[in-house]
Amino acid sequence: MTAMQKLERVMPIGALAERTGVKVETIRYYEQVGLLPPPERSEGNQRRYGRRHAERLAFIKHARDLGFAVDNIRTLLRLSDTPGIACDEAHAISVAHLQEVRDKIARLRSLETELERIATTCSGGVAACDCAIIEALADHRQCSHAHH
Amino acid sequence: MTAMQKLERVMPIGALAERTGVKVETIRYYEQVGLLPPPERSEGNQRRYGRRHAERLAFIKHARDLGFAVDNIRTLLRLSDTPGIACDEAHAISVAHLQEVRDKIARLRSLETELERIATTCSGGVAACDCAIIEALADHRQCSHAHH
DNA sequence: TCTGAAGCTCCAGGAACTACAGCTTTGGAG
DNA sequence: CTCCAAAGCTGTAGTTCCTGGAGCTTCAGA
Repeated sequence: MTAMQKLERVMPIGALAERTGVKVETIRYYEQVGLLPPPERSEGNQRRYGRRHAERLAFIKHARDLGFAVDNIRTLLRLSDTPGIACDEAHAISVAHLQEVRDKIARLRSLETELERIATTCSGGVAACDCAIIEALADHRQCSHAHH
Repeated sequence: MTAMQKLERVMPIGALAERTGVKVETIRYYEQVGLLPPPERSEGNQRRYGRRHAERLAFIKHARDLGFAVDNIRTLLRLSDTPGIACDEAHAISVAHLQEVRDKIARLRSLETELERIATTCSGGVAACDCAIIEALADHRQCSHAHH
């Protein structure tokens, strides 16, 4: 049993990268900016990661995939380290981020409309148009003013 | 008439900024990266812009507002300088960009779903949850796998 | 023991600005 | 005409989140 616990397999950075889908350089970057704690080193100064590091990195990756900013992830990690009181703040961060995402979607949708209009004005045919797309860009008055 | 043409009013960078809604620093940046041609200078070496510059900058701003990359704008500007053959390439750029925007919307929508789920799991109440949000981030298996 | 892959540090770049420091020019008021 | 604050100038560094390279060292398997 004591031996078992000692057996917690340890891995170099490349293995961690492969396992989590985070690039080697990015892992080192996360360490540098304080998202991932510095791991033990081998005699030859190479990083050696254990299961706790893998879990933490998975958390980070998941949050990044969801679009959380690194700074917010730092906070979420701190919260996850201090169980109990975490909830409120984590909830606030998530809700704020959800709102950001929704705003971004709204903005992109209005761009989509505008681009659709511009891109289809001139179907990319021959010289005739001269060129509706470029004219649309040159003259904002043609817009439906969806974008600022 | 000759006098009239000479009267084309000329303005310093601040006026151009105000008129177009592009910040002073950004205008200088656009010059530096070759989007906006270097204007005449006053005796004291200050930039003096005319109507052509204002128009070109409006074009750039409009395209940026629509999310076109600076590199594509460079191309669009070149096309707008060589009338006639412009259409095909401009159309291609617009269509590609429209596709990018649509992809981005799709990705954000799947994030929105996931975040909604995560953010509402724990309503931010008291300590009871311990904390659903953080657990959701720690454990990807809870996801509906909409995101990679 | 040897060798090639993987690891190390440090630094530059990229996209599109933004901001500062430390100076000079401008243009209107007095 | 003189003053002075506001606006302009150049050059550099910072922002966010990585990514890639140079030039070196270590590791692990044959």
